[in-house]
Amino acid sequence: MKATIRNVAKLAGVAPSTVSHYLNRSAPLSSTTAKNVESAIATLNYRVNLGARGLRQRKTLSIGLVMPNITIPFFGEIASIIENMFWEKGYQTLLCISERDVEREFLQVLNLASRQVDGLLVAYSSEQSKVFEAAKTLSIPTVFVDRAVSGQYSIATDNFYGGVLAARHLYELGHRRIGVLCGEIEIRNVAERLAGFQAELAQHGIEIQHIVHGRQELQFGLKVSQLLGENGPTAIFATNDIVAVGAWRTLIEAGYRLPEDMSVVGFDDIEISRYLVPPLTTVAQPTREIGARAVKLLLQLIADRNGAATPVSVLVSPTLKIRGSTALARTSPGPST
Amino acid sequence: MKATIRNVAKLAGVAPSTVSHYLNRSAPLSSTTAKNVESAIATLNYRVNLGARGLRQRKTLSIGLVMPNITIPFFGEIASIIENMFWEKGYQTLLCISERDVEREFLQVLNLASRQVDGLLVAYSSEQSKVFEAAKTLSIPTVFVDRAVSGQYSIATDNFYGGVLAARHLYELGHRRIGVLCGEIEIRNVAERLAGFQAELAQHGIEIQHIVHGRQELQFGLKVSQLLGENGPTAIFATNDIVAVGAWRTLIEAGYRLPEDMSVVGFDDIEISRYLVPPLTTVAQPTREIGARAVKLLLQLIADRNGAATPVSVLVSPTLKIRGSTALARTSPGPST
DNA sequence: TTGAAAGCGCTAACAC
DNA sequence: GTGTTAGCGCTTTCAA
Repeated sequence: MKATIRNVAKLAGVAPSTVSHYLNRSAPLSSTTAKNVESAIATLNYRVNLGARGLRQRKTLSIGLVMPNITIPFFGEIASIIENMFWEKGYQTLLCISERDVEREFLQVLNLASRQVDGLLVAYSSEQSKVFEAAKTLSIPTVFVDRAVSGQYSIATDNFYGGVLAARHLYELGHRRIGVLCGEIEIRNVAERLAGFQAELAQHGIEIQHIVHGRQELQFGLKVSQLLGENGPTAIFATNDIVAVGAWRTLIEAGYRLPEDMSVVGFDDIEISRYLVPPLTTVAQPTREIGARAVKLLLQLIADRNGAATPVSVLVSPTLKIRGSTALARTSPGPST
Repeated sequence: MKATIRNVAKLAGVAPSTVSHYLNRSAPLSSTTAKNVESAIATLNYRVNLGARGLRQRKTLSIGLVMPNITIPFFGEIASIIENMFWEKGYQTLLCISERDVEREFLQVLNLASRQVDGLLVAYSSEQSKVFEAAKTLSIPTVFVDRAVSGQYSIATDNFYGGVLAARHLYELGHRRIGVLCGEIEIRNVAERLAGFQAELAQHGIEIQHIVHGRQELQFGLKVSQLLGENGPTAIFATNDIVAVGAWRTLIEAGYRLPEDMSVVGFDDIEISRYLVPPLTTVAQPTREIGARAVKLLLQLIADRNGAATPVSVLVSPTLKIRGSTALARTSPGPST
């Protein structure tokens, strides 16, 4: 005997709707019928089929989460926070990893829509993404995380301001010859970090001395060697912590002492940054707040689906964590051997 | 006009079942009707409701993934691999993070069952977990990952053997006074690593000189200081890399040179390990293989649901990555200041 | 307080 | 090739 609401009803000698009422407390039941239903449920080991319920109710208590990657600490943490908060609210998270593949990401959004998710949380993979239009035509509440999207709801770090913070810090320490390890400039967040950094330096009439471009990964940091040499920089800004860690490693191996011979500033504040020797000065992403705000906003959009409020892009300010990898500038650069 | 299969059929002037056949290629259609259906779908912007389909077909092309955490690199990678492989096969991953909460984990499994997932992948949180019975009574194909479970399908690292590898390596380098930073012994994997490590040392008549217990997190590694001192160990084994990184930090700060003054071996091979200075010698988890095997096995179990084959626990062997943090033992311990 | 009936959107026999 | 019909398991009027 399959555990369906019908069979439970049969066994309890009541109508299916009565069982439904019991399950949803949508009507008061006499204590005897309640008892009967209860025991019928127990003997059949009945559990509601949420698929069927969703079909009927037109809501699934599920949300779709699309991320480029979850092994990157920042995204992993965001995903974790989001799953946690939604679980608390009774929502199931459907995870999709786009691996920064525009096509795949698009298909994932369509698939999630087909699965009738009540809402969508998207960290899109590139400016060429096709999810923007998709999100609109699908008319399903969507919040973009980590990246600002004009004309859509989004919660993101104020990357420009983060760049400003990094630059200001180095400037105040007396650094004037500054190098940059810059990730993919096509990634809007990276471009903004750089822009903020440059803008702040420009305020003081300083230009970036030397800049190397590469991908936002550890390997790229090793290329810091290209910045070094005669009259090289006294400080380096990496557009994320992973890259900074790579740079840090190369510097140590090249005989630089940190921070005496070279100051290094990262961006993100991943866990490992705190535990390097010296610990890394970095611009900390407001990770928790981004996650929390995104969830709250989406929940709200789901609640008043009609409310055609105008989309807003929220920028959350990052903070500078001053740790051991930055110090007052020396006059002569390079290792002091 | 809502985009349902009925309306598409109406618009195309055919029966719903015809549209269904078109969608599923479950019957050949005349090219004209195919065209009509196609354009009707396009104008209505129709997309199949997978919830309804799932209800009818009694399969949802979705799987549940329960993990204690995804911000830990090892789990993050496993989750990532699993999501990827299932997506390729057309399955949607429903993610649940238990945060090592036994009760929560249990509810999550029940919830996933209610959502009619076709299969379940579980990295359970503790030996007290209630998911073992649940998995049985629910009669839904389940594979446990990362931890062996007798009487159930499981894919896990051979942690004991990993411990052996670490011990053998240190022994062969001449280390005789060896300290251990050991994570929660209640975690079976940790206990097994330690057991293997001890067993191998015992083969050579050596005992662990000193052992400190704590949690499997970076902070704990800082307690390596408790192992140091007069006649302290010349080598340290940490039951995971995160802990090793913490230890490594403390050692550097205490003036130890690695590996001359102290050899360090970790377990996991997380990304950062490669980029420490010196890079960490560690027992590498066969992460990819665990993920891939788990997916393959689950897919297979789903395919032949009837086949009451006997559950198997698969243990995949880890490998030793010898890097810069281990070297031949010196006679006198401590920093050689 | 309980039940009958309709239907969410889809597919699968089976008929034609 | 295509249509008719029934029904997956649930909720929700509405009536009693």
